[in-house]
Amino acid sequence: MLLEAIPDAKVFKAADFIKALNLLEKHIFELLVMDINLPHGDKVGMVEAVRMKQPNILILVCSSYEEHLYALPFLKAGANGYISKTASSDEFKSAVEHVLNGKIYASPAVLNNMFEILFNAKGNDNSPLDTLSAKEIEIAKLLTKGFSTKQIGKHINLSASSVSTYKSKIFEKLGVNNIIELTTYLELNS
Amino acid sequence: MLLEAIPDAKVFKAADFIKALNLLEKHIFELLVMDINLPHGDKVGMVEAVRMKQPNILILVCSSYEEHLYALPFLKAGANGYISKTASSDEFKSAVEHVLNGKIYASPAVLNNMFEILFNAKGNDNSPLDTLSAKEIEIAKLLTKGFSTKQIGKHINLSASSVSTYKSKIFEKLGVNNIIELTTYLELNS
DNA sequence: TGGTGTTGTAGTAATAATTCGACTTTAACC
DNA sequence: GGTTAAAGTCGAATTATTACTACAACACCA
Repeated sequence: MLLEAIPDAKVFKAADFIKALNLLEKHIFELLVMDINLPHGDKVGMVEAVRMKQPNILILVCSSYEEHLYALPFLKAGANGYISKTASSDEFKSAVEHVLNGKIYASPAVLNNMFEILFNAKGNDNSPLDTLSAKEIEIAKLLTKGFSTKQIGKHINLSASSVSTYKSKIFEKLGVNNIIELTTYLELNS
Repeated sequence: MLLEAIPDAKVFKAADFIKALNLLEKHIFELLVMDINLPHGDKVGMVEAVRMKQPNILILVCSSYEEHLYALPFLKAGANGYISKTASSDEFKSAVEHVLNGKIYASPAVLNNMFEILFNAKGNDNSPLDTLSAKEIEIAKLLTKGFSTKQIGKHINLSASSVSTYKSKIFEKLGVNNIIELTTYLELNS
């Protein structure tokens, strides 16, 4: 509705990613506002796929995922902006303007974080995944498969308490709060 | 490799769903073997998308998800077969043969289950989701967002123990064993 | 060569989650 | 209207998980 209110704007809608791709084949667009909880299509890959079809399109990702966790992978994948679904109309308008003016839009926190990561990259290790030890990664993977602390302990011969310690470390390092977030995080940062 | 061993077979590979779709635009294929853990593209939607491009293609879904939980959605979406990634070469060959001969391939357990569901459908309710009460669905959704039993209890004014009871009921009804499976299940059976 | 940080490991106490049984309410069906 | 099944609720007992602490092993580096 906000977009349609813009004079001379032609707005198209697609109910899922496949339909969006079909539209992208037929018309050249200036801006794509994309909901990453769409039924079809995977998250970061969608940005790349769209870029492949239309290299110059502006992409504003709109998502209900927690920003501080998930904005970065999208921006890195080539999105021009990332806005939370819970944002106000004003924020949305501002995001659209930014993007249309060739700027990257994201919340200050996210931009800061991005800045830090880009400049902190002392050559290589910029992914928080790299900061996980081998064992932490192993346990993280088992966690995302749905195994319980106890099961993992049995599996790799550790006390449940040790597994739990690893788990907290992993959560802390990646900044996630529960297994769902961990799973999404690992999916996005494959 | 198994497919390439077939005389006269022309085998194409795609590293992700987008690339697969591109190939499907350029050539007509007899059989598509598709890995549903591909980086791009969502699960059940991929089957539908492929069918849209090539209505007569035979689709064999290959996945590491637990069969009894996840085969059905794919078959319902129009796949011609579902095989586990852990299957033996012989099983795989058999699956391919079945599918090429116009038969549906799935493990006996899955077929049975499918049979039951089709004939048990006393008119309408064939989705296990329908067997969840409104409150169970509400709690299931909150669970897939990563909320803890306690948090949910607070949120909807129930004792943690009641929430936990709902949780077990949900798990039991859907046949899942942990939150990860619940999430995947709900994703697939949107 | 000693300080400092990271990883790997658990025990213990506190907290959270599950199971189970009991009970009430609602719905459904001869 | 009585009977039964399902849904909804919780408390108490049990079990699982976490938070906190501690400590050994190793690496790094100054």
